[in-house]
Amino acid sequence: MMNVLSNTAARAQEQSIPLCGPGSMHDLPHCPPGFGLNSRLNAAPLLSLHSSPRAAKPQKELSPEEQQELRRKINSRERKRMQDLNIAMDALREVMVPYASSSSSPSHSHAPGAPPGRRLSKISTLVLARNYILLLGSSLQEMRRLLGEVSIGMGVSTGPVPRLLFAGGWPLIAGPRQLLLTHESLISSAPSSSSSSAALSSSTAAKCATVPPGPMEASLAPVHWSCVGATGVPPCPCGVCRLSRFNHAKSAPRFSK
DNA sequence: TAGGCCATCTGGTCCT
DNA sequence: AGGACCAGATGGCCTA
Repeated sequence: MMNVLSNTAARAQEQSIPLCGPGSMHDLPHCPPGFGLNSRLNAAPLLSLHSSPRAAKPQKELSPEEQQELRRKINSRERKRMQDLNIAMDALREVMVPYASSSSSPSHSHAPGAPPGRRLSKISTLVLARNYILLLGSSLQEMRRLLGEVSIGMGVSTGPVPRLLFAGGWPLIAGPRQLLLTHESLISSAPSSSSSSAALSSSTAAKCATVPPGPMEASLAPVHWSCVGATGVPPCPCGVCRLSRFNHAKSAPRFSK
């Protein structure tokens, strides 16, 4: 854990320092505009690809110094935004670290099989977090179902009697580490819903960016949680996230700040 | 050396 | 108008 976090911090600090070079252009006073390749090579294809109805903002009112200053300001904002995003990612990663550091297979770096001390990649963190959420959801659903059965069996009218919860004997999810269990052991210990099975395939899900789902994954039913997508919408075929399509077609409406 | 992951820059678009 | 967000491009670092 500390290892991972310190690595993260060290690397973040190391890479957050803007260097004068191809990776950072106008940001530093000693880096003249157009020093790197990005400012010229990137602009041309973008301008040709995105023929937006909006005309490009006229910049001829700005002097070169003002343009440079504006660029620095925008770059700084963007850097700050990405750093904040990384802080949030680290916080999420910290929750998922038990999963990352106790797996036995050291083969794949961005899969749960990452060796101890090596941090989860962003994509792995997100995939694992999603799977964990799905697993929790399925556990909750199963818990409710069993509570209903217990209530009926005892002749108790359905009411708010979550005694099992207070007894501390609920054998469901203890934490992300439980995702380490084998598929078989999870099938026997966790709810038997299809969504939980989907959530358990984190090993392949983490790899799904490059590897198409295997036969077992393909047989899994789509997740039925309303938070995942509109009902009736087929899951994303990309194999990476299996989210509903609408998430890809256009980003969801932004939350108000 | 190839591939994965990442930070950064950049221009466009959307939102307040 | 300014800021936030997004996605493409690029280059560096690291590992198998």
